[in-house]
Amino acid sequence: MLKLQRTFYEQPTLQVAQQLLGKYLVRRHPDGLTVGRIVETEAYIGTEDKACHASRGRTPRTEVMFGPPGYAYVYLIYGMYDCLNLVTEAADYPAAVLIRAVEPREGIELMQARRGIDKLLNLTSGPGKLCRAFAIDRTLNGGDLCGGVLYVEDRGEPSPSYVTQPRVGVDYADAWKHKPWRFLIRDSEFVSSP
DNA sequence: CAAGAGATCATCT
DNA sequence: GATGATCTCTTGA
Repeated sequence: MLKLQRTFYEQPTLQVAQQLLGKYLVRRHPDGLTVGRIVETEAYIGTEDKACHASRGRTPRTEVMFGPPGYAYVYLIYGMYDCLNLVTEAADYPAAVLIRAVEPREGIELMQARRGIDKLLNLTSGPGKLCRAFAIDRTLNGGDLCGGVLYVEDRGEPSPSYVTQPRVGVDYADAWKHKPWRFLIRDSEFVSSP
């Protein structure tokens, strides 16, 4: 039960994205604790990467990504869903890892109530779904991942075997859309569908 | 089961 | 004024 420290997030983003697999996302909230095993991530790296929000420069929204590692970047997509990213690499280098799916482990009833569904396989298998299940929204944007509200734990699980794929939903990103920067635990049933 | 549409709004042009 | 790092529901085979 070791909380990941800032030095973990300071590593190269692809390494962080891969090493987050099999770690545990923990959310402490007045309504209760929710925990999920991370099974799918995506890396967004630098101003060159056209799929990365930071490719359009330093703006109020992307400011967090340009900041120091170990903070949350939470943004609203399609006017209705929040997406959780963990900021990586040194300050002034914009990069982050999107948490795309987790396997529900603790606080499952709370997640089911927040999502309005029972089926475990559909509870947190997508970036928007898991944010809703974990009550993660933009009020957590810029929040410290080394604090007590939202963080990742290493529970001593050996590094799972994984596969890589092109990232989802970034067809507009020219050459970068082909980068195999999506990481999934091999054979996990809890990943997002495509 | 696959495909398509609609929901809905902060952000940047 | 256009556009998403998405999800759910409906339709039809």
